[in-house]
Amino acid sequence: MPERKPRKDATRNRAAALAAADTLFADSRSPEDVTMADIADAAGVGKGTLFRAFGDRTGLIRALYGTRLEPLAAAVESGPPPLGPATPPAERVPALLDALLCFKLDNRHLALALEGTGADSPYRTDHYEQWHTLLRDLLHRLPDLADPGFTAHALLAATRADLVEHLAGERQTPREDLRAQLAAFTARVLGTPGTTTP
Amino acid sequence: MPERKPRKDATRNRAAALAAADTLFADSRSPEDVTMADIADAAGVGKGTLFRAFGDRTGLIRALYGTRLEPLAAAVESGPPPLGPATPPAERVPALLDALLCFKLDNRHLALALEGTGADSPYRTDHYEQWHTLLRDLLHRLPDLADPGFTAHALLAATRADLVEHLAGERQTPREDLRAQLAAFTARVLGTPGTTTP
DNA sequence: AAAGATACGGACCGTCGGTCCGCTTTGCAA
DNA sequence: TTGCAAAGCGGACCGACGGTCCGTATCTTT
Repeated sequence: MPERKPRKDATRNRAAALAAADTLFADSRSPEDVTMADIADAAGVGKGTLFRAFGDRTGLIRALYGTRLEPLAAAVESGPPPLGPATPPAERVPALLDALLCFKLDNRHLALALEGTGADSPYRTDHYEQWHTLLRDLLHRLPDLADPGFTAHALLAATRADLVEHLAGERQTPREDLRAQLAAFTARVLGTPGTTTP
Repeated sequence: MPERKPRKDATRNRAAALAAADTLFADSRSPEDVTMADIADAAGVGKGTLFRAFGDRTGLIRALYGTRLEPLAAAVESGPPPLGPATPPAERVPALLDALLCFKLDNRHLALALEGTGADSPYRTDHYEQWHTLLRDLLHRLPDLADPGFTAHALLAATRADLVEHLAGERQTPREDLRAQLAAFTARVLGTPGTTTP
């Protein structure tokens, strides 16, 4: 019924905006000093077009984030182990967190932009909702876990964009160190004692 | 040598501003819709005065936060157990985190304002620095902890203002439930298996 | 080809953090 | 007490940003 397909210039402009925003965020020192006008300019597009396509700044950032996250989401939903659904929880949870950490390391500025969108709690995005639900269900299948819901939140909190930025960007912690630290922490929480760095 | 004492109207106005800001934040639905002009008005003071006294919005929020946090800080620095310095780490760490959680529950809007100040990473405040250092040193004295620095960050991340707001405000999780969940999580991380809710 | 729908784009608007500067208050000293 | 800097005041003012509006250009359909 409804659901008409968009005009072709619309899709072209949308793509241009996304691409422009991506490079602008990547090059910026802080997401805050990338303005909508900047993005519109860089994309060769009017500001109105941006807002028509994405609603508002948050919408644009979310769309961009979604695009970048897509491969990972696919790997999680229907990929091979250790990310895919065939993996047993005790192994999958650490793998998921590690993947998420790597993603945020590779997209620091973008993740920062998403989580720092001011009033909008990062907890209201459905990206977050999805990760949380997935993690909670996995944790639920693990023994001795008192509250999977809260534990999932707490584990995800350890990969918050601004924390990652603080450690990796400002304090220069090397990537592998960070991964090892998160892995150790995760193991601790899961009660998996033996695990060490690969 | 320098370090002259401020004039008395200055101190009076400063206090008025702090008080006004406090109630305004407490009554607001989101910290973002409390503007500097609002605060100035409510305090019966010019906007310029606000900026002279606190530098900028962030400065005001930090000052206010510091004021509110003072009692807790004192209790931690030189109070009786379980918060004070005489307490052994395994007992003190959970107590600290619980106290911090309670503080954020009691000052939700303020904490949200502080952590959500946009560009300024919450990790650059010296409030955070202090808590992190304290926690790290305590964890350092505990056995089997691979990386006290990261673990401290991760534990603190579990009490982030927006997470607390999400759980307590939006999803209506009762205070005691939250405290129990955090306690359980902390125990898990510390490797204290026996602990249950009081 | 013609018409109707859809999208474009940049001038425009309201708001907010922050600055500026002529005026008032305060505190010190004679 | 009176005089007089210096410190502080406050609100008009500014620049920037997110978001809107609407006359115009472009696409799609018949």
